[in-house]
Amino acid sequence: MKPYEPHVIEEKWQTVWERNKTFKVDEAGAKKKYYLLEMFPYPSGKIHMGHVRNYSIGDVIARYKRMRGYNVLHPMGWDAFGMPAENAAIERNVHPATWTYENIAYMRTQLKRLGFSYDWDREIATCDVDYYRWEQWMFLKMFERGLVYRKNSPVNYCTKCRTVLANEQVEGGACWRCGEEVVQKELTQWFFAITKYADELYEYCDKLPGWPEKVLHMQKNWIGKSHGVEVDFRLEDGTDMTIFTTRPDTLYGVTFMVLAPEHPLSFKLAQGTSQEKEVSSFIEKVKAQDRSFRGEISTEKEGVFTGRYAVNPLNGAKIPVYIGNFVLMEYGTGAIMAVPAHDQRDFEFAKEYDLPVIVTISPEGRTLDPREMTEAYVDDGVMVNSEHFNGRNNREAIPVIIDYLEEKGFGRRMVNYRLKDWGISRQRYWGAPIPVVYCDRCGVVPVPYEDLPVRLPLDLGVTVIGRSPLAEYPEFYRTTCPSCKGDARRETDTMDTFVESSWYFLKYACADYKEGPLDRQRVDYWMPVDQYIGGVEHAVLHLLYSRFFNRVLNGLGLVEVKEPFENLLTQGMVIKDGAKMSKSKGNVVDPDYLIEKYGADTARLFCLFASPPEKDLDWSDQGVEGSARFLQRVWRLVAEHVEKLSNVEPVYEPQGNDGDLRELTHRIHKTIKKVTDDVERFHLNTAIASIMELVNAIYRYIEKERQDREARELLRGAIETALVLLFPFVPHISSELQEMIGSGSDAVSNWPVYNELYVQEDRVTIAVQINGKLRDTCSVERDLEEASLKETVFSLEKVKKHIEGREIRKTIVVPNKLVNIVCS
RNA sequence: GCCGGAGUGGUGGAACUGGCAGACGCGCCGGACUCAAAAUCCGGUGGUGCUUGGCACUGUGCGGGUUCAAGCCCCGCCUCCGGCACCA
Repeated sequence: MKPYEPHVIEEKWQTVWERNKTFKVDEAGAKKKYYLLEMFPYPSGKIHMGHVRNYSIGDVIARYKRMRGYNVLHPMGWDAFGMPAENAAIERNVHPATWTYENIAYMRTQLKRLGFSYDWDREIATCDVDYYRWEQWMFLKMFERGLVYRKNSPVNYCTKCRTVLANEQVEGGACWRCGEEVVQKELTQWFFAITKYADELYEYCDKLPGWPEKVLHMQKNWIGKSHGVEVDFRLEDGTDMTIFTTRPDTLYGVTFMVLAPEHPLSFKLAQGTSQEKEVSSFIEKVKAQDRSFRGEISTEKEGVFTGRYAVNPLNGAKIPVYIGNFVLMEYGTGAIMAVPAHDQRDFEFAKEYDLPVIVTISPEGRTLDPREMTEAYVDDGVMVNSEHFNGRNNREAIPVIIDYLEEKGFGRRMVNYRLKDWGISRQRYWGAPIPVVYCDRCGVVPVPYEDLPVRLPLDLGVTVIGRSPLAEYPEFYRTTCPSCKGDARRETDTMDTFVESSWYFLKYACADYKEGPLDRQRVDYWMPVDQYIGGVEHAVLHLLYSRFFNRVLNGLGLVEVKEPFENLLTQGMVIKDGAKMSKSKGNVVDPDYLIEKYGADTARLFCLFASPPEKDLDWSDQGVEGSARFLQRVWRLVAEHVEKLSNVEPVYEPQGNDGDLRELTHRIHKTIKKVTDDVERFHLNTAIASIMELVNAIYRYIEKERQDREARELLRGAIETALVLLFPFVPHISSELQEMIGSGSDAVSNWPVYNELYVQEDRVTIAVQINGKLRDTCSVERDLEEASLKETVFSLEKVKKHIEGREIRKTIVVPNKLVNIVCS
């Protein structure tokens, strides 16, 4: 028997695919398109098991869809800008570009060794000037449309990475990349106006049925849409103080107002009152506090009276105005109405400063006494102390009250979002330069389109820590103003690398296009991405940014679709010894080692078989052994019986009534159906399990040592079926064995079809229950009519024994499945 | 605190729409082959009890409920994971 040598056959088939350009696609032809995309990797040096898993899942789907006759776009590229390149430069004195391209070269060979079916002709690296030049073009277009702007504001800053982070890139007060605590810094930065799309991004969550609920929830949560009303409270001097509330049903319970310390009115109000000094020192104190400290829910509520009063527009009540540390300037109007009876924060503040509590919502069946309340009553109830709204259910009253406010001109409906604009400036070198020039005379001047690209200079040594190296490099920043031709300075910050990943999926559609940012025709042919696969960690990062960016590009007429990703699969992490694989935990399994020891097919098979894609995968060395053993078993199945198979044609639907043949035939068709259904819904682990069952059945069949031609023909049919079904999972061994028995494998359009006639078994096993308890089973012919079935069941010895002397109340029959006898 | 998701053998995980719980794999036990071992092949494997080639009871985080029938549906909890969190 020819031995199974994974490395030999894997290299062989990879060469065949490469030479034949098997996976190259174009936009011609009548086949239906299918765009399958996996999140592209950062070229960190080597791929890790998470990549192997992600790309193995994707490759199964890509190969499967190809076999089903689709024109499949399955591209790969590199998210190539980013900080590790700079760190490597500083640590090892290699240029970020050198480091990056060397990593790409190595990782490309790794991916090729795993046999993934990419169209390598469409490979892109985002650090190529031919890529980022168009990103700069898009930036300028956005600038023209007011979708990118510059402002001075407190921003998140990671002291370890020495750069700014967007809100989405801060996780629990720490940097998403390095885990260092994030501090606040006042800086002038460029922002993308993602909030202009907040509503669309929120509402379209409901139009993405192909996304996991979890991710949609996270996005909605992040955008944080809340419906409410802006109400104008008038100050004594006649100026309006506008607040936002979602609870206008509690307006009659307002007993004080609170401004954020940063609110423009805060200091102004106190000016000239006896409170002036106290107010200014309070504001100074809060400003000095760390923002993350202020954001702590446990931080005690503190405030100070401004000495001024406002008037409740509904009932004319005179209400003191405070400044408080718990009010955020960034949300709503930076001012709130406080209803201590029905809001816990307001309640705590009122207790601290001895402010009155007025109940306006009464729970069913009891009366609230403000003097005895120990916490706010935040649930629903009946309105009281609310003039003509009394007696109404508070929830139902909300729209009525809002109508009333609008009618009287006291306020207006308003929707508020938690989402903030996306800060994209990074004080780093290895990124796409922001195409802007600062001129003392003309101010901020965008680089003219004809001057693009603004090239990232590659001839400087990256050694500087703390500032962007570009800011230390006059050859880059010294320039002339495009407008007045005088001396000017370039922007030295680069763009957040999440900008590159926000449109790379569009570039794949027309990777070789040079005349403009995107070839609309080809982009519209391929978009949207039919299936996107990646880690859930990007639920509110990359996936939200990409939805936003795609919308911007849609607005610029570069792409037809509004949503880039039709279906999303978020695969779980690879876990070992109860923790995510990481260098610091020392529990990393190196894909190179795995391929070396077992081959690519085993590595792929284990990743796919050990758990369903969405779940975390628990690493198990023994599990890997098991996968290798199965492939050996498949190999032997064919290699040991080559002679027996080579001189017969495969048969899938044998004639006649031979029991052995009928059983195997049933198995073949059942397996095709099961694997097809399972792959369609990404149950790849159970798809593999059922192929294993087929292989086991073939072994049992072989043991019968049938030598007749019919039996051999069916054996060949069964083996070919198993091999073809295995192809998307383990393509190398499948191709080799198919070739060995002389059946052609073109990797395209040859997914097997099943015949429903053979999917059903001739005889079925009926579960026999008495009062719901399983007492016996019996085998009957399929679709046996109910009367005969009952007759058979009641004649069973065990049934007779159990029902003896008991009264039969009814008998439930589920055809081909079960009979349940209900008796006393 | 709010919003999601998940709890099944020794273990990774199956069970599509309420219909034989534990497919498939790993591990373990027994057997075959072998001088022996490895590899391979075959058989067994949720728990408890018994009059032990069989039979009974029990069993999907806990407590109730609906149903002829519940891992799956409903109500009330517990635990773990994830997201948001002074967002008005």
